[in-house]
Amino acid sequence: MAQPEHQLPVDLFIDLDRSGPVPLYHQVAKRLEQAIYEEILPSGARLENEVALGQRLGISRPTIRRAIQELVDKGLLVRRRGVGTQVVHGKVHRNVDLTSLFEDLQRTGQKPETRILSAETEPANETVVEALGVEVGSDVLHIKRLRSADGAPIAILDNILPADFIDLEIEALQSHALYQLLRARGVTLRVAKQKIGAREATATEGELLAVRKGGALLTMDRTAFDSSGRAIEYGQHVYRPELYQFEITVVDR
Amino acid sequence: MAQPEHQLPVDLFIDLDRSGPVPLYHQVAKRLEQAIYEEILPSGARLENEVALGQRLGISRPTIRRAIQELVDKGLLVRRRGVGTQVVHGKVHRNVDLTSLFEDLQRTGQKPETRILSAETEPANETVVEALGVEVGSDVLHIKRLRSADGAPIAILDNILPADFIDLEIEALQSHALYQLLRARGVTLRVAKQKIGAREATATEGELLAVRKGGALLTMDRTAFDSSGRAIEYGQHVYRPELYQFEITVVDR
DNA sequence: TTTGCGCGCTTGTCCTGACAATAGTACCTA
DNA sequence: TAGGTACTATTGTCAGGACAAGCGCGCAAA
Repeated sequence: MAQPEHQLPVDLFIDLDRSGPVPLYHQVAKRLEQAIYEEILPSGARLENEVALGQRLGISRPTIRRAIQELVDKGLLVRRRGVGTQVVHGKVHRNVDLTSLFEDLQRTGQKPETRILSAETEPANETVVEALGVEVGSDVLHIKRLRSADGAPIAILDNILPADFIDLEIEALQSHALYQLLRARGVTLRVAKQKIGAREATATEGELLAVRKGGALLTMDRTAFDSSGRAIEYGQHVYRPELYQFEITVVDR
Repeated sequence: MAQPEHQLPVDLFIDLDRSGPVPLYHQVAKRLEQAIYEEILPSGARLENEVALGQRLGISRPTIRRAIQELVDKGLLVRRRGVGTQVVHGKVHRNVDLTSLFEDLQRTGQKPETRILSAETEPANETVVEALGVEVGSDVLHIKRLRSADGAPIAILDNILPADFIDLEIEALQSHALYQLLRARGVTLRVAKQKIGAREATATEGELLAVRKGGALLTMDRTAFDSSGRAIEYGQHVYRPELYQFEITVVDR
């Protein structure tokens, strides 16, 4: 019944770069992940124990543990005290993370296009004040975009940013993701809080997304924060459900 | 501009139980979380540095770090090297985790009710074979339930479990969550992979959920795995979007 | 045959210590 | 005044070690 232990070839770990900027534990995690995807470590396989693995690779146990933890958090591995660490059965799928729809589409080989519907500076309404934590009535940048891939409209993106971004180059949004522009300005998003739901399409939305009025739409509201904890972006997005879904891996700790 | 450092009262940490079964780092994390919710640590506040905090509490730095990490993963704190750790601005909300809808409703003070629509043993179809990793044509338990809260129907839950669960007490499902029953059998779910989408209601679904045919529904497909990585449950759920949404916090690491 | 006990294996927790990398600030200089 | 440089504070990474706790298996006893 118990799966046999899998001895990983040392080759997988030879060129670990101890001086470079990439942390050791992350290098190890990446190699393990690769081994899982290539089924060198097949579904259900048991890993060598942490101590042995560490010794064989010349790496301390905390570092090995942290590498393994990274994959546990991704839902690729499962640990049991007294037993060992095993590869989770079943297909893996990519997770919701802090990349945008734009980058999502790029990665899956589709060609994302963006049409800017409007971009205006306006006073913040109550919802925005609540979400971004800005002053009541202060100016915010309000951008509406239509995102398509391979010619088919996928989503309407409605984004609001605080006053210091009113000088954002709107034209650049046609070929770049909003998050890419923010990164270029030195802003890195670290935390996002999202609500995912559904509702029926309005007439305008139906027209833009080529869906009949009243058809089902997937919705996502998000507030994103930078590394100092400040709210940077509030977005209300609607997606055509046949063309986009959210994939999430949940891990109990 | 920089937020003042917040000196936490030591009282918050006095009765840490070093001998009990609850890990120290988790006790510390809980106390910190409490302090954030009670706004003893207000939005944007800067924490004491890790070394000092550790010394004051008589706890080593790795333990303090792990406690803080727990809250970073929850989206409550943000760290910056060279700067410090700060409380994230903006309201916090609960996360999608490995609890079920039933427990969700209970926690928010609603009274969940379950009507069993059907519960049958049947051969696995292709989708199920793919999701659960069982043999083609082998028997599986197929349960359909209607979940309501305070009298209003919220969701249709369609669940499939492998053959070893065919002796599950169906009646118990009327007053307990599926996950509770599984736990009682010694099965602990550790990882779940979910897809969240939307679609239009069928006539049957509309009738059950008091929605018009064609109305928008929120959908969630999930495969859950136990601590040995084996697939335990495959579920296809549909929710009335006005009554249920998914809340997710995403953290970049 | 079944139950219970003990033992070894493996992960979980916690500690100490050291050095690296980064951000912000104060200061010095052109 | 402006710009760069050095310093300090703080988190990030990594090592090594010790003991605790849970799980499974074999063996002995009932």
